[in-house]
Amino acid sequence: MPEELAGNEKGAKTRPRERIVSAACALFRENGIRATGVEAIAEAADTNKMTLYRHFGSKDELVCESLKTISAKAADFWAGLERAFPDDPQARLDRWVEHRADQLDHDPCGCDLTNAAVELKEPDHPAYPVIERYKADQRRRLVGLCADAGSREPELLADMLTLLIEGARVSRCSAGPQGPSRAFARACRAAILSLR
Amino acid sequence: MPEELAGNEKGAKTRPRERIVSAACALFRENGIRATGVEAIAEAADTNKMTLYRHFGSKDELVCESLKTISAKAADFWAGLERAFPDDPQARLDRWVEHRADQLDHDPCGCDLTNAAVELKEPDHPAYPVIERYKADQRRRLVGLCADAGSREPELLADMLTLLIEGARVSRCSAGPQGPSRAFARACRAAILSLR
DNA sequence: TGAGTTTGTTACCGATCGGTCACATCGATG
DNA sequence: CATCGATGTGACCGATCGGTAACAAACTCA
Repeated sequence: MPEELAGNEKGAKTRPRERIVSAACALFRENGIRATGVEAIAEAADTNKMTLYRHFGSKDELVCESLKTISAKAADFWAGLERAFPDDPQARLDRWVEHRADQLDHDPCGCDLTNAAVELKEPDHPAYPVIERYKADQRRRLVGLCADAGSREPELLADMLTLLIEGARVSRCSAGPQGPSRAFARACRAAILSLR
Repeated sequence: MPEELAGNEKGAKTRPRERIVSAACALFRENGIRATGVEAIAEAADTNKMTLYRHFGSKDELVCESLKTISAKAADFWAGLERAFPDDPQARLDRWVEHRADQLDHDPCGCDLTNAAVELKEPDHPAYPVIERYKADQRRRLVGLCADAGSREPELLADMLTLLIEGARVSRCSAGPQGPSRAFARACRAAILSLR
């Protein structure tokens, strides 16, 4: 009977690969990508560097995989939104604002994809396509939602909301939780009203 | 006659300390803080590591000094704004938007202070007070400008404009120049109108 | 000119980084 | 039981990092 996996942090019931990705996501978010060593990731995943490199050819590859995993979770949110208010796009838009405001309160680190783009300045880093695809996807979905909600300028409204949430999340990092990010929800409501 | 400083990159007419700070600003902006080594900074400043460490006790100290220098330049912008339209706060606010939009077009890297806050996750890093002071100062000045321009809710408008510019600059990094950042100026005008 | 300060040069330190090696161990499946 | 693929272990590599020691050269200013 395997007693060594009784109550360890990462729950050794999953396979190493999944544990590595989830540990990488957490450490990248908390400490940044460059500041997180592969050794620390392996250790947090309750495995070792060799196993990490058997699954991922390089740290950059693991970075990409982590960002893809996070992207996938965002897709889940949109699916849940559609399921919660199948025929009320207005409510979906309100819920989007509410969810983003909650996220702002509970996650002090901002958007992992955005942070990765800020931190990884090499223009040919393999993470960039992942980031750009994610941002384009979020934009496309939000434009669709704004259109469904009956906005008179869905693209502009979606971009305004995007700028507000991106600004709020990053401003929370630089100006603190009492800074301009507190105006996020009110700003969204004003934007939605002005482009109804 | 000192012929060796004919046309070298950094213009060796200034003192090493100033050259080091300006080289550090440039390299931090282009490659990020953690990705920039002190050796590279010294070389770009046309000097050496030893001289760098005679002026700055550590890399972190140099980071702080660089961020302070950049903060000072922002103060110059506000002074120039006041000087250009001494008795027309409306025009000053319009000019603020215009200047920020220009900045968005010409500087692909976003705000150095914001980027530093995103990259430096250690909560006790000496750069944080510098960043927070800068952000608080910008906010205070913008609230004042919005109030002078006659907004009915100057704090809210200032925060909205802050979220829009922070979002636009960071979104330019992650979603590219064709992304939501293109809506920045229109979003600002809409915000200003809705809180006139 | 001379003294004192500021720079330049070079080599070096310990630590850490991403990444690889050979080899032992485990777990499932036949 | 035997086999084989997946995993664990620990040592190791070259490169780079932030930071320092020691000494030579240059500049400043009386």
